[in-house]
Amino acid sequence: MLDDRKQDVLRAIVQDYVATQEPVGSKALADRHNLGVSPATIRNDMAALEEEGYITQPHTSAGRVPTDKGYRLFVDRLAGVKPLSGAERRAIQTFLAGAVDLDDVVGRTVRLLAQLTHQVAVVQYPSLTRSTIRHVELLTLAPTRVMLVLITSTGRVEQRVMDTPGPVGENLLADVRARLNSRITGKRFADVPLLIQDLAEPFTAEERPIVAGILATLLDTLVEHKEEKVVLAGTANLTRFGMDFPNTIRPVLEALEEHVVLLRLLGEATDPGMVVRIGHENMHEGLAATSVVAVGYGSGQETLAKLGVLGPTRMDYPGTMGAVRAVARYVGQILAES
Amino acid sequence: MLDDRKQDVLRAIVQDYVATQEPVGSKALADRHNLGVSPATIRNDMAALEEEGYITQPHTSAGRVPTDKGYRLFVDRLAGVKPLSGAERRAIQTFLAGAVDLDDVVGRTVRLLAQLTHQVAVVQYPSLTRSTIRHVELLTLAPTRVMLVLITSTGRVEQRVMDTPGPVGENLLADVRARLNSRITGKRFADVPLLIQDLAEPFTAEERPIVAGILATLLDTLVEHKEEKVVLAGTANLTRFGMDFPNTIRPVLEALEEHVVLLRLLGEATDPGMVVRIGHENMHEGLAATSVVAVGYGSGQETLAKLGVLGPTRMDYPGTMGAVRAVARYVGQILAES
DNA sequence: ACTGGCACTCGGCGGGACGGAGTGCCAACC
DNA sequence: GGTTGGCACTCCGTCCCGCCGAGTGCCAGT
Repeated sequence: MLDDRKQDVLRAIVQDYVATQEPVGSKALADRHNLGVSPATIRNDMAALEEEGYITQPHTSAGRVPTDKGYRLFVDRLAGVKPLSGAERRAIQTFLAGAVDLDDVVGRTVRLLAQLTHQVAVVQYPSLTRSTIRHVELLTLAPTRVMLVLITSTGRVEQRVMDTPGPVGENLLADVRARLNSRITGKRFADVPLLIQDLAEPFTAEERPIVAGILATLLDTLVEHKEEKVVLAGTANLTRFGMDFPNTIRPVLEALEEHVVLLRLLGEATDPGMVVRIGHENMHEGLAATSVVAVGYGSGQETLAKLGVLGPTRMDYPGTMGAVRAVARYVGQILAES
Repeated sequence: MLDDRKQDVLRAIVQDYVATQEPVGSKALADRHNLGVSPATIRNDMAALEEEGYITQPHTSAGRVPTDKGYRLFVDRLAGVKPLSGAERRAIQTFLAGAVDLDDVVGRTVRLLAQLTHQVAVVQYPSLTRSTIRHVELLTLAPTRVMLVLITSTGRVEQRVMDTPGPVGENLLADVRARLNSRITGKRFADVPLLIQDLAEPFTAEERPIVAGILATLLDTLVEHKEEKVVLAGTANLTRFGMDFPNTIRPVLEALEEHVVLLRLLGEATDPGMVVRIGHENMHEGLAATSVVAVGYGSGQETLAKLGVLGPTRMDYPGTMGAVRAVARYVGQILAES
């Protein structure tokens, strides 16, 4: 294991490297942090740390740079989460409170997060699957064309247009609407299929295929949007750091275009547990030099969705984690209120 | 003015420069294009073209590069729009036809455009202001909380939650809903304020403030979303070209984050008229090296919104314009059908 | 009006020298 | 045994220089 001083040295290396973006040497360490020992001693410790795989040198006779393993230890044991200042918290709260609808909440959140962390922010829309149905609306656009609008407890609205096998009267539609709402309002998505399976039965032979079509579309909508929506902001921040451009930035931008990849990045984060995935831990070739800090958010006890940021492995972890956690909390509050 | 051969030379310069990304010299021109004259003659023409400001040399004794003015002439007079192949057209059509709702149409369109042009694609959502109202729905979430859902003729759905000054009965809500729909369904946004201004009058003294609140929220929604929504795709394509990275890409990414800027870029494009804005014509500092090709699209005669692409000034204008125009047409068709 | 020839200019590239930062090791010290 | 100062060594980044080639402008000739 690493004794206390070696851990101090590693911590100092990470901090300095994050601050300067340059390999850090023994002399600079001894100067900037008062570790109470000479550069020579630090050199010995650094050799040990390198032996264990926590740091590495870009080339012989250069300073040391943390490895993914080094950052991992730093995050897990050597640093905490840096809480935001009171002023920052208040700013977040008032900024988010100004939102008018769900789109606005999500949009503000992602921009806020990007600005706070100076990195790329990712926010997933509140999940449909875990939420409940608030209302179903049906309306005719044309004699054989019906629009279905689904409103969820998280404020999300889904729409779908369908063609019916025959003309639909207003009375029939009103009947279906009433039955549908009394059956499934307030129910969870997962329970809907069971609840409506016999809903077409009371109708006449001509009406039944129409009703069945409507039900099928409803079920379709529920399933379809399991694949979740995500939004991004702050891609310009990718250019902030001294990334060696074409090779580093390109694959990251490509990955960000793929919503599937983004969702996997947000990954297993849950409400209280923040996830930090460093470099290769992302299991994605183009993201070997980037880290992801993600956390779930929700209104109340449940995790509705996730949000996070993505930046170079050489990021300010404590600060970033603090910002991500704080934003997640306030979004949760806002959602709970609306 | 420029005689015919000088125009040919300019055209050849633009084509070669776009293809190779390198300054083009007189000898290369004489070789690749059979202009029927010697390099020396071409040199004279080039000197004249430079004199007039159509081309420039990065430094003495290098080849020539088109200026913004040169591209402008090229686009206006020297090149047409390159139509897509039949296979490409069919691919576009089937890809777009698979969309299930408006979000999906827009999402597919923007990805398609990015892929076709290998550039950054921008698509604006169909405008609210020019469309008509298809339906207004009201529903209670809590005794003093009402949700308003607005469905437009372009398939867009807007939602808004409001608190009412007092409890709202279902009967009252149904009454308001019915009156509202009979008054404004099928009407244009711009006409709504006039149409509903006296709608609260028939109600009792207790009801009136509630109804007034609902109407106010409705008007608010109409106004609020004048600022239009846009979506992006293909930012990774920015890295394709030999842009000198940090300085070129950074401001572009920053501009793309600002929806206001994006909307201004799409600018004055209308349905039949395609707009090409080259370099400085964008009137935006960071976009001095980028061009925008934009066009309006719509279902039928009216322009509902705009779409376009953004890329380096050294882009393949005929090809890009062809792709943009084709995609705009097919999106218009799809929207007209749904 | 066009062409061939020629001198000139300038950027890009490779090679070599130099300085500096940082290391590893060793002998001395507490 | 852990810590320290000293020292030789390594290697990168940078600067400088000279060369080469591409391309130009000009001029005299057709």
